[in-house]
Amino acid sequence: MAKDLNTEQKIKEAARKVFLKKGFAAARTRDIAEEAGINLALLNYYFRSKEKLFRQIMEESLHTFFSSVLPTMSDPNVSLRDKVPFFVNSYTDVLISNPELPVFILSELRNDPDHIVQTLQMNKRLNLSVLFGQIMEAQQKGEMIPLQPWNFLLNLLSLTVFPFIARPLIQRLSDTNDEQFKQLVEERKAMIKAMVMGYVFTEKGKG
Amino acid sequence: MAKDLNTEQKIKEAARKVFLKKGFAAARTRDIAEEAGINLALLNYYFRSKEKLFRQIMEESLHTFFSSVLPTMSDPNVSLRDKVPFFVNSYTDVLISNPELPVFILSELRNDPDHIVQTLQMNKRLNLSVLFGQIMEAQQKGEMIPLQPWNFLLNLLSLTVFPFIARPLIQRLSDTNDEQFKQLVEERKAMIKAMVMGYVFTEKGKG
DNA sequence: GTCTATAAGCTGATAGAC
DNA sequence: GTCTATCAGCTTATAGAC
Repeated sequence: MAKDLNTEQKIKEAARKVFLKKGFAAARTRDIAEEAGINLALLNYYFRSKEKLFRQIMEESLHTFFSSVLPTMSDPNVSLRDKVPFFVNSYTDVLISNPELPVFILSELRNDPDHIVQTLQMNKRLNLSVLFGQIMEAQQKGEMIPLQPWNFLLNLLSLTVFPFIARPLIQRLSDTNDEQFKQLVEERKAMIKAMVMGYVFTEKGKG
Repeated sequence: MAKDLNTEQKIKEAARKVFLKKGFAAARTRDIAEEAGINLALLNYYFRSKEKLFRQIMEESLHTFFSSVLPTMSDPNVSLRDKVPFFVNSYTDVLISNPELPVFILSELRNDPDHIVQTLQMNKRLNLSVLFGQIMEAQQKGEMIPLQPWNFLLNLLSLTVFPFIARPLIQRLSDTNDEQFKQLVEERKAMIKAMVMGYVFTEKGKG
């Protein structure tokens, strides 16, 4: 810390670090103040309360987590077959850079789902109707096997995100370091694309 | 509450409910006592401290989460091709009955990974060497494509567990009820088996 | 804007009566 | 074993000096 950031930025950066590591309930404002190298009173001066500070961090985290891929996924001019590799490559890279994001978001989702869902929906980028429309269209043309559109999206999300959620378990049980974990998820990129596309697209859809 | 359980059992059942819903840090011993219909002092009388009570709940949760499938997965007499459908069917059913378990375990994994890993390793059922040995053997025989054994296991876990982690998000965004969510994951059973096996097994391996 | 000092309330845990 | 009453410590937030 103590870079050439103004006080507000220092507090926010410290808050992000502490909240992402511990979650809202276990994080203490004292930890954040200390991490930022400022006094506890300043935190309330700038952000009014712990909860208001937390919400700002959460909203920015959601933005990082979703806005890197959602615009393209919602673009009707990008074909379904092009969306799959784009999603897997982009998302894996975002998660390599922000490995704590999934657990942070998904565990706070349990405590205050409404805040997260509302933030997502205000962020207009979330428009699943285009993607789901493409899926149903491909199914009508016989290019894709019948399955619920949500299950298509869930397959992509599951295979890409889950390893980052289980990361502490994986690394300890397999006794591997961060570099080896990165290799593991890099290997997954090609695998996920092949698995998802190989399963859902019919011969006609592949041609 | 207030069934014909003894006091210790009542406290444990209440603790499980509160801890799984809120996590360790956000749960208050007062909540647990109230939920159990007993006085706060009794909680300490039976379990000494909040943390000791929590650890018991976590250890039992890990047992539920893992011991339903691990013995079979570690059984050398069950073939790899039989393990896949067994895993997907059993695990999905366990999760339908205990939908809060994955978020609980995976979010506490962030706070105290050592406790969880140690508990798992003491629980002798966790023996991945058999499964990984079968994978490498199948690869040598040309029945399975080359991939890191962990990625095979991760595919199964991801596709099966992740929907339960993202459940609050899925149900709100798709505006569906619990029954419809159950239908979604039931549809996934056959899909996951087909996807995982279709991808990893070669023609030789399928025959 | 930034600090020190402190208020106000909550939380885990215990003492002691029954 | 179970209760009421209470303590000691911590946590968020604010008052007020500089």
